[in-house]
Amino acid sequence: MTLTPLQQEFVLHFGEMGSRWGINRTVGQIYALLFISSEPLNAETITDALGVSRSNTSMGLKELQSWNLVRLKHIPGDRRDYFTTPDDLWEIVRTLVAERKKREIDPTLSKLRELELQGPAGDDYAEARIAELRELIEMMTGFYAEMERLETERLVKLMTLGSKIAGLIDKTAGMFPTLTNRK
Amino acid sequence: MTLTPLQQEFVLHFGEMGSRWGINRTVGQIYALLFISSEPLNAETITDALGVSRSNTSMGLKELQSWNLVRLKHIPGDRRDYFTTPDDLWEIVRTLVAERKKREIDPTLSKLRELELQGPAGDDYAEARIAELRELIEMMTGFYAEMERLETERLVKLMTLGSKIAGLIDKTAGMFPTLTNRK
DNA sequence: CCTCTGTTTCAGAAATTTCTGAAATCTCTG
DNA sequence: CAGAGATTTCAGAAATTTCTGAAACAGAGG
Repeated sequence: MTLTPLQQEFVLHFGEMGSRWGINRTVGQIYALLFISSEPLNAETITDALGVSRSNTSMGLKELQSWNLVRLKHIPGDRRDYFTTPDDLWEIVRTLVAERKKREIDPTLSKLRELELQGPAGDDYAEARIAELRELIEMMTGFYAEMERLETERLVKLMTLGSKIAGLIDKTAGMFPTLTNRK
Repeated sequence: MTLTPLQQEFVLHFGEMGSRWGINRTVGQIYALLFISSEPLNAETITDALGVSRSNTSMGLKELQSWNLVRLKHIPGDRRDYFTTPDDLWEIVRTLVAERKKREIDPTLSKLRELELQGPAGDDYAEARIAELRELIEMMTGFYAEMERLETERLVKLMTLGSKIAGLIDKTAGMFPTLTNRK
């Protein structure tokens, strides 16, 4: 398969960005290719479109599957696996955020709790900072859990509210008086 | 300087997580150490607390400065540089998010716009997907810009609203009728 | 304009990550 | 259950990133 110049440039960009996103070049390229391809692709096609080794493609696809970022399709009469990305971009974003949270936040939250459980270590400052950090992460993951439950419709609405958000928050002052003076 | 077991474990954890966060082990450790130290530290102290080379510390501090994650302090009569992290965790989070956006999102947004400017490439599907992705990123960065402007007080309030958020969003339906039927 | 204290740079060493080709494994199908 | 097609595994090669020690640099006093 030969890529159009547009596809080519898109794929190469994702490859380059890969390292900043915590994935490697090949994984970034495979994902980009699947993302802009209207039809599902099999490993062989990906391999020759990207000019990498067959085994590298295999590992990349495995990695993407572990991230839940690709869907597996089958074509009747063909026993090869075909891969695509979800049509719905919001679904992709949700997956991405969920996986990053799992890999980048959760282990640290566990560690902080573990450290607190070990009890007073005679280092008040460090202990206080760790507790503060844990609380902040808990607040953020709690908010995230809330967002995750919202259907896309409402999420989009929230995101497009713009400068009305500040006022909206204030409106809740009467509803939840105990929150008003939160430090 | 010798670390307490608590400090030690915290620092090592941040070192290990570093690679997942897109920084290297030493940078993670330096940051962790500054974070849990009540007093500003100089490069020499950091070097021997972590057991790395002086030059490695220098590069790590430079990296952290490029992320705006550390503050420089000076002690009268001492010409060495002393480093700390901001006391306010929210400030740290804001910086972190801003920098990650700058490194991980903005370049891609630029690239997508650039690709669109190159005009029709006769690949309708890819073009549509790229446009859709750009729109989504624009929506999210727009929302982010809004959040960034909120003072911490309101941000905390929003994050602690919990399940009331969904209802709150709906309440705006009357206020902005044109948004109601957004696709 | 030395010298002393502290910092940065840089070339190469060490470690880690990524990639490949070959072999092993898996799984339909006749 | 043999064989063909497809995928995965794996050990080593290649590439990249991180780290170090030595040298260069900076600037405040004397």
